[in-house]
Amino acid sequence: MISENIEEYLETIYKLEQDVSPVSTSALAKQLGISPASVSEMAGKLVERGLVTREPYKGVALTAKGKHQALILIRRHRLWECFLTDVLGLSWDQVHEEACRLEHIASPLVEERLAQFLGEPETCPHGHPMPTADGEMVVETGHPLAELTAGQKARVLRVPEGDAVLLRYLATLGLKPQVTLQVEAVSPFQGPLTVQVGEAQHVLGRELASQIVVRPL
Amino acid sequence: MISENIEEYLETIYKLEQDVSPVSTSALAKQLGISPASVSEMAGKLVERGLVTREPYKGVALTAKGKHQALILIRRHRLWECFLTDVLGLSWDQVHEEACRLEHIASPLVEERLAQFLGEPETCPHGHPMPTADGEMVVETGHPLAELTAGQKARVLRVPEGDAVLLRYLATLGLKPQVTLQVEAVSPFQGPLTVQVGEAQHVLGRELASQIVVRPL
DNA sequence: TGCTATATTTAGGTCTGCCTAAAAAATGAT
DNA sequence: ATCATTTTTTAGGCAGACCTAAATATAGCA
Repeated sequence: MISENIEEYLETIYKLEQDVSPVSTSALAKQLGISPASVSEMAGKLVERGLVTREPYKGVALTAKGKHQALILIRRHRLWECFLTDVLGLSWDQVHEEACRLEHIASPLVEERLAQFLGEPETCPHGHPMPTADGEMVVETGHPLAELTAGQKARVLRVPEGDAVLLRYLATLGLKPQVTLQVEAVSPFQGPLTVQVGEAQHVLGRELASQIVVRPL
Repeated sequence: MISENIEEYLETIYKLEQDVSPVSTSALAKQLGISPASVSEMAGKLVERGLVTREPYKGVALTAKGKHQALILIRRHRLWECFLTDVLGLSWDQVHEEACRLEHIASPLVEERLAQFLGEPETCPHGHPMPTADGEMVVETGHPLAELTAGQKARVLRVPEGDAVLLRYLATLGLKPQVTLQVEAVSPFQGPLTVQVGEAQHVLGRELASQIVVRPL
C-alpha cells in the first residue's frame, strides 16, 4: 500500500525535519537526488495519503501518521545495520547502503524476530538510537565535539551514518560510539581540534568535529 | 540494471523449464499471476537483453546468461530461507514469501557473508539444493513418493516450497527432508498411500504423495 | 480438409514516478 | 518599492510494467 518510493520520501523528510521544518522542496530534491519538480508533484500525493502537511512554497512536514511510518522504517534500517555488522561482520561504512534496501523488505514478523535475535539493540553501529517497535524514539541529547573546550573529556555518542568515506576515516582514528576522548587543544578562528583517543592524538578539522556528537563527562 | 521484475520472470521461467521447455506464455502468466498479454510483451524485452530465446507462439527458454542469473537468485532466495528458519526461528511455511522479497536485495557481499555465517548450507529448509556462488546447481535425483510400492523405505529429499498451507500440514505429519519413512500400503486406482513416519502412520492422497521427492533406501 | 476452440500477440490505455521547460511566487538587494 | 534572482509549481512527456479487447495464429476434431 505504501510504495518503497514513498517510504524513501518519509524517511528523508524525517531526517531533514530534525534541522528545519517544514522541509523545502529543494532540500528534499537534493537529498533524494531527483528534480524539485518531481518532489513537488510527490508532495501532493503524500498530502492525499495523509502522510504530510504542506504549506505551498514553504515545504512539507510529517503528520503523526507519516512520522510513525518513518520511525518504523528507521527502526528496520538500524536493525539491519546491527545485523550486518554484528552478525555478518561487515564494516560500519558498508552497512548503511545495504540497509537502505533491506529496510523496505522486513515484514513486522521479521523485524520483531531480528530485534530479539540481536538482543534488542539500543543503537545502530553509528550510535543512533533505535526507535521502538511502536514508533517512538528517544534521542540522547549531546553536543557537537566542535563545541568542547580544551581539557574537556567526553564520550562519543554518535557519528554520521551515510558517508562511507568519512566512516572509514573515523574508524582509523578509533572514533566510534562509546569511546571516550579528551580535547587537548582548540585552535581559534574555526581552526582544528586536537583530541586524545586512547593512546593516540589526532587533529580534527572543525567541520568534521561538528558532525560528531558527544556527551561531556 | 536488471529490475526486480525481470528477476522474477527469470526465476519463474527457470522453475517452469524443469518441467517443460520452452515455457509457454500462458504457463508463465498463470505462475506470475499476470495477463498473458503482459508476459508476451515482457518476453520481447527479455530477448533484447539476451536472457531468453523465444519461439513465437511456442514460448521462451533461458539462455546461459539468463540461467546463470536465475540460479544466483535462487541461491539468494534459499540462503535467506535458511537464515529465516535457522537463525530467526520462523517456521518453514513462512519463509518462502519473505525470501521472495529478500532475494532481490542481497548484494554479492551480503550473499557471501550470509552463506559463510550459515555454514554454507547445502539445501534450503524444504530440501532443495543450494546453487553455488557461481551459479551451478546439482539436483539430487529422486522419485516422487507416489511411485513407491508397499514395503519400500525411503528418505525424504525435498518438498514443495511455495504452498504454505501444504507445508503446515506436512509439518504436522513430520514429513520433512532427511526423515525416513516406510510405505505400508498403496491403494490401487490412484488411491492414497499409507506411510509410517517415526512412530505414526499417515494416509496421504496420491496427489500429495507425488509432490514429495524421496530417495528409496 | 475445414472449422472451431484455444493460445498468443498486437493495439491502445492506465498508473507511477521520473524528466525538462515554462510560468508563477517568494526573496532580497539596491 | 521595484526589479532581478532564486525557488516552487505547473504543463507536457517518457519509460516500465501492467491491463482489456481485438486480431491472428495454432491445434484438435469432425
